[in-house]
Amino acid sequence: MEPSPALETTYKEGGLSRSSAKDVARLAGVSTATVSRVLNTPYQVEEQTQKLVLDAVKKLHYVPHGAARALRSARSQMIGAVIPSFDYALYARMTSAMQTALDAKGYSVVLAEHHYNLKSELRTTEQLIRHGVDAFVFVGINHDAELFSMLQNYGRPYILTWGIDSSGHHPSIGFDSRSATFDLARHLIELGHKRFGLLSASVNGNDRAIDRGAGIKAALAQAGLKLNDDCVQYGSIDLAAAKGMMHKLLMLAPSHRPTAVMCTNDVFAVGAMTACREMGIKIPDDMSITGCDDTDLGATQTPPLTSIHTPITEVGLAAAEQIIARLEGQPFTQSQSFPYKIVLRESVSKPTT
Amino acid sequence: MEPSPALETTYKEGGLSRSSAKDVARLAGVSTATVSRVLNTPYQVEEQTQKLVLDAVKKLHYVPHGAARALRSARSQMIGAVIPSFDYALYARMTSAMQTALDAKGYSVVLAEHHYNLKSELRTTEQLIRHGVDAFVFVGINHDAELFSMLQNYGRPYILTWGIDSSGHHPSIGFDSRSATFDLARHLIELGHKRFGLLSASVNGNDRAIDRGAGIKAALAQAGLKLNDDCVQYGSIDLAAAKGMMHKLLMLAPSHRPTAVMCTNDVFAVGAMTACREMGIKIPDDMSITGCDDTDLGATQTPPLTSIHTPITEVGLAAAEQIIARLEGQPFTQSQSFPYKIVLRESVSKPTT
DNA sequence: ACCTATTATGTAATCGATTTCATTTACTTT
DNA sequence: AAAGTAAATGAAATCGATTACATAATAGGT
Repeated sequence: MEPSPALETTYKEGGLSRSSAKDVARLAGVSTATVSRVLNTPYQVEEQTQKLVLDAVKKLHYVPHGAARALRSARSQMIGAVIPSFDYALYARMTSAMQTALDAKGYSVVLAEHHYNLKSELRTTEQLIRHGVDAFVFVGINHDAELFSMLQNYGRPYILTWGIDSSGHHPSIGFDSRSATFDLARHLIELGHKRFGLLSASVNGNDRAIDRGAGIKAALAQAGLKLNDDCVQYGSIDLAAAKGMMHKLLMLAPSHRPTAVMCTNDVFAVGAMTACREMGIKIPDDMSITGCDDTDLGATQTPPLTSIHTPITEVGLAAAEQIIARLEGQPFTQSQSFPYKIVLRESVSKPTT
Repeated sequence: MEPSPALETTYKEGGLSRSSAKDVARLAGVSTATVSRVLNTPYQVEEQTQKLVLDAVKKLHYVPHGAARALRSARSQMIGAVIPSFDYALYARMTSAMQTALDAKGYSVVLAEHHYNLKSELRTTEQLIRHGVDAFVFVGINHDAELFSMLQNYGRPYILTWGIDSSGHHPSIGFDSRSATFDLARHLIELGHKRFGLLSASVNGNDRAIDRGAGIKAALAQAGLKLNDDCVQYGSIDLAAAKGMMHKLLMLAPSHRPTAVMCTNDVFAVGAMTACREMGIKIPDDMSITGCDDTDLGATQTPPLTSIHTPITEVGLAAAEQIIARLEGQPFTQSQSFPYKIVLRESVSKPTT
C-alpha cells in the first residue's frame, strides 16, 4: 500500500517525485487550463496571472508530463534521426550537429541505424512513428517506396540529406556529390592519369555512392577514358573490406593496374593506402589515391589524403532548422545545396608510367 | 470541419492513417481490454481469441499509440544515452552497439550530448526525463550530485559506463583503465624510458581521464620516476588542440624533453604524431608515443600507434542488457569489468638518448 | 447609457491505451 | 451435486495535459 494521499500535502524541500498541472493550478489559485496556457500560449494570459503560475511552477519543480502532452496535442517534440551507421565519422558528426541545434529548440533526437538496409530503415521508422516521433531526418534520396507513403499517411514531415532530390518531390539538403567527384577526377586526368580504379560503397540503394561513382565516370568519359570493370570494387565501409578491395586491384597485371584509385569515402581510401603500404607500393609515386569527406582519418595519413571536403556540420544544422520550420509551419526551402571543396594533398601526383 | 466520422467506416486499402485499439476490438468482436492483453500479456487470453485479435491487428495495420501507452503505463520504452560527444569514435561506436541491442528488444534510443560539461549533462537529462525517457546510460562515474538525486526522485534506473564505481553505490560497466595505463607505462619503463610526457583530456569532472593519468603516474612512481609538471598538457579532444599540446612539449630543452609521450586517447596521440612530423622529430626513434582506445585513426598511422584496446562494443552491449534487466525487474549484476589489451605497435621503441 | 467586440479564465471533454474491478464460465474437490 | 477456485473477458476508471466551449469581465463605439 502506498502512503495515503495527504489531504493537504506539505511540499517537502528537495522534492518528492512529480507534481502535476493540477498541483500547480491549486497553488497558483487558477485552473489547469490557465497553467497550460501560461506554458504554451502565454500571450493569452494576463501578466499578473502568468507570474502567479510561473512562481508555482518553479516552487513545485513542475515539468509537464511529455506523454500526456503528446497524447493530447499529437506532438511529442521528438525528431527521429535515421542514419546508415554511426561508425562512419560523417554521420556521427552530422548527428552531433543536429542534436545540438534541436536541443536548443527544446526537441530531442531519437536515434536509429539501419546499416544500409532500406527495408530495415522502413521497419525502424515505423517503430519510431509508433513511439510518437514527430518528424524525421533521413540520409540519402532513395528509399523504400513504402517509406514515403507511410510518412504521408501518418502526416510526418521529413527531410532527406546528403543528396539533392532533383525530382523536387522531397525536401532535401546536401551537396552536389556528382559534380564534386567529377572535378576531382578531372584533376587527376589533367595530371596525366589514364588508368583509373574505383572503390565504392555497395550501390544497392545507396544513392550517395551511385552519384559519387557517376561523377567519376562522367569525367573519364568526357576525356575519352573508361573505367574497366575489374578496376571497380564494391564493399562495406570498413578498413578490412577496403584493404581487400584494394588488394584485388593490385593483383592486376601492371599494364592493367590503375595508376589512380578514387574512393567514395575516406575509409576506403585509407584502407587502400594500407594495402599499398603492405605490398610496398609507393604513394603517390606508384599510386595516387583520393577519398571523399575529408575526415581526420584521411588527413592524418602519411602522405595526407587528397579528399573532398563535404559540408558535414552545415548539413546537420540546416537539417535541424528545416525540419523545425516544417513542423512549426514556418516558411522553408524545398531544397538546399552547400558548396564542397576539393582538398589536394600529397596522396596524389603525376603518374610515373 | 473534418469529414464527419462515418457510421460504419469502410477501411480503404492502402490505409488511412491510424486505427485505434477500439477499431481492432470492434473488428475482432472483443473489448479494448482484451486487445491490450493480447498485445501485452498474451498468456492471459485464450488462443482462439488471440488469433481473432491478431488477425484484426494485421488487417488494420494497428500499432499501439506510444504516448497513450506511456501515459497510462508510465513506461515509454525509450532509453536515454547521455554521451560526452559523438565526435570521438569510442562513444559513437558504443552508442551504435547499444542502439542495435536495444532496438532488438523494442526500445529506442534517445540521444544527448553534453560536451564534457556535467551541468549541461544534468540539464539535458532533466529534459529527457520530462520527455518520458524510462532509463539512462551515462558515461563515467563522476556526475553532478543532483543528477543522482533527480534520477532517484523520478525513479529512473541508470547505469554508468567506462568506469567501475568502487564505492558500489552505482551500477557500472567498464574496464580497469587505471591498470591498463599502468601496464602500458610499465612497458615503456622496461624499454628504458625515463622522461615521460602526458597528454590528457581536461580532468574537470572527467574521471576516465583522471584514472588513465593515475595509472601512468603510479607506474612511474613505482619505478622511482616522476612526471614533471611541464610535461603534462591538458586540452579538448580534437586534433588541433592535441598538436598544440605536443608542440609545447617539443619546445622543452632537449635534456628535459620526454622521450615517451603517453596520451589518454588516440586522438591526442595522433595529434602528437602530426606535431612531431611537422617538426622533423622521428617516431619512434626520437619519440615514443602511445594512445588509448585502439581506434582506426591510430592503427592506420605511419608508424602504427601503440594503444590500449578497450572493450567498446562489449560495454555498449552490456549496458543495453543491464539497463533492460533493471527496467524489467530481472536479475542484474551491479558492476561489470571487461578485459583490455595492450596493443604494441611501431610508435614505440627504446629511447635513443 | 446601451449594445457589441474582445479578453481572460474556468469547466469539462478529450487523446488512446492500460488496468482495476466485477462478472461470467468452466473446472475441481469433497 | 454443492461449493469453492481459477481462468477468460468486459465495463469503466484512469493516466496528465490540451483545448473546445461557455462564461464573465472589460473596453469600445455611437
